[in-house]
Amino acid sequence: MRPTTSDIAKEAGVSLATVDRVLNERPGVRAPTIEKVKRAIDRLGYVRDVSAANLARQRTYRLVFVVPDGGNEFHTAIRNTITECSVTAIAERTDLQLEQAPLHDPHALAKVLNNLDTKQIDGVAILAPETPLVRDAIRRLKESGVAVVALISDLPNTDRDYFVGINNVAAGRTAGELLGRFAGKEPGKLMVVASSMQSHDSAERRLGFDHVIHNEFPQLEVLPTMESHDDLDKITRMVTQSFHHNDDIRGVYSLGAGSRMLSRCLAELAPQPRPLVIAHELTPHTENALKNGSIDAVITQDLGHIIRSSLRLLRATSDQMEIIASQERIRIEIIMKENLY
Amino acid sequence: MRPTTSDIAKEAGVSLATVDRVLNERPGVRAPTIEKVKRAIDRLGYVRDVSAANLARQRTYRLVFVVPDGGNEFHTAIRNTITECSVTAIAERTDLQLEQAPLHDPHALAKVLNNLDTKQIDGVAILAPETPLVRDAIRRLKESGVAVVALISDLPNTDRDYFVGINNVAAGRTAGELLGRFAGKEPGKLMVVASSMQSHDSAERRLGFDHVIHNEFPQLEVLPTMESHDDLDKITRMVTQSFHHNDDIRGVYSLGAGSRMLSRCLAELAPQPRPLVIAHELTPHTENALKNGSIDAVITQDLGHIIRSSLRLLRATSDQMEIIASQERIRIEIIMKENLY
DNA sequence: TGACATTTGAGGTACGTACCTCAAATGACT
DNA sequence: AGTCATTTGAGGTACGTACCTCAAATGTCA
Repeated sequence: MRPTTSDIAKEAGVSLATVDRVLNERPGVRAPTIEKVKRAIDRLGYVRDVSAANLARQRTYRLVFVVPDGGNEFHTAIRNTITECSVTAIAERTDLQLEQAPLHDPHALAKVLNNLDTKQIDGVAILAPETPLVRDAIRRLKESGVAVVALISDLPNTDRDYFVGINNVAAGRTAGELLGRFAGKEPGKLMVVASSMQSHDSAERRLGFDHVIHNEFPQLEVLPTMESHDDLDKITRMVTQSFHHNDDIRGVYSLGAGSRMLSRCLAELAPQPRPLVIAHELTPHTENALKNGSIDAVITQDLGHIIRSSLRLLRATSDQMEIIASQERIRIEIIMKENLY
Repeated sequence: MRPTTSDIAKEAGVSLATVDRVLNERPGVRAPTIEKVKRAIDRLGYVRDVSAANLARQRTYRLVFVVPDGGNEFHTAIRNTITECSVTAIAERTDLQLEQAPLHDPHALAKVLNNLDTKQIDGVAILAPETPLVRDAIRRLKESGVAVVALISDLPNTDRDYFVGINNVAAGRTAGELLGRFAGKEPGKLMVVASSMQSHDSAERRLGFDHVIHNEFPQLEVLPTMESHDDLDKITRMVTQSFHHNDDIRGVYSLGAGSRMLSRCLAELAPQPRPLVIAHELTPHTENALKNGSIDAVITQDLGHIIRSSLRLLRATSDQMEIIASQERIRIEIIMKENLY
């Protein structure tokens, strides 16, 4: 039988109330008494029964996820994952609220953040580009004691508590390494397409990608990033031009999440044999593209892990609990058609 | 506020005792009454508070992990992961017991399994090769109502409830795909090294590997598997011979987990430039080898996920609860030096 | 040593569920 | 209508922890 607080009280020769004060770091216990209790805890190997503790505490966490509305398949996938998680979150005394904001409208985004009632919530997870307005909104949240984490794309110059997502420089390096090794020894050019370079994640990926190609695969040349801004016409024009000016494009790196559009126009415009394609984020579309062989590899991150990690971090932060960092690390996953499922 | 059993009682117009009888499937409730309660549960969206339930039930799970003793770095890593998990498992009312058995001694292994007191335990997780003795031992466990899962290497012809690990055929295919693409167009041979082909995992990996190389990279020829049986002299002799007979070895696939020995003898025996190397399982050794460039890629599975998934499956099985299969899927991870961090 | 603040103890209630007992109500049957 | 089995209700205790109050004990300082 695992020891309870009463067992500790007996073992330490103090009362239950004192053990309770020590366990919950309440004031009014002298240092030597604290030591006595702690030694008893160690001796008996006591571990607090979280079930009972949560039950007694009657603690519920109210967390808000602010993510882009509409957008591409990836953003849809994020929203779906959050919705899925909110069911099981209930069992962990956590209420999830999903707020949507336009990705490229800083004012609307800031408005959503500023409309959050800080007295009603314990934590916020944000997926958005970093702008001055967002920085201010996050400062307001933090000053009101709300925990804040950045999702997927970091907000390093804000007061956010944690970043939950992959190291995007390393992700770019991984893409570069794969593309470089797949391409072989012959020289050629690499096309890079992004939705927008304003987000930290895109910029960091490009950085890592360039670094690897430059150092390890000097026979390959990386062309300037083409920004689609989620506009099919624009991206079609740019890709057409690029193929026109460069007859030796060996590979395409899709930096962001909007690879459906890119796929569509590659299918029409790319010469045969088609260039190598590496994209980000496993979505129904990229999964399909892997299966039918129109994409060679996908660099991705497990959305379920990201959301669950965010929940743990937000809860822990608002309880001022310690974090086991190693458990919260999000892996950069490489998916090819062979290890898809 | 989430609804409680009393809320359901009010909503259904019955007493708390009746709701309780329905929830815990106790006899003595008429069908129409059961229906009334179930409808109320649906209307209010009631979810049983597992914390409170477990507390009241005073349920503790006693689970045993049977894994190989000694062995290679991978087996050490497994034991370490189990030990780590047992700390947090206590907080979830779960006692973990670690039993070690010699991997290649079916009798000793069966003895360990048969010595388990089925009245004292709720579930067993087993990592072992499938032999008739193991099959019998598992049957005994299942007949006594103990939940059983196979870890890492499946035991398909036994009464085990679940297999927790990756699809090893797909893992072999992934290795083949990577090695094939890295190797380029020129013809050559591929060396395959395993610790023993007796385990299902090794055999399945080889199957997937051969299939991909044969179909997609016909310019490459896969040599017969060399079985090391964890014997350094033996493997050294075989590798020496193989390099001697074949001057065009382009790549090496290390099927099993014992790649430290292989690395050591490749460093001495392999010609320059060294062949491509793909190994299984991320361990301190393979991690190091990735960093210093003596291995090109590692196919691995997250041991933490595997152990935690086993815990969930064993608990759920012994409670006869439903499983959310998608949450228990273990990914085939591809690790290169770039996404190692 | 007396006054006072600080520390400790004793005892209580609450959380949501499980599980128990006993009595009351209801239904089915003769 | 009376008997009896089945169903339902009422009320209780328990799990381990959190958090509260009030009194008693202990320490500190003048």
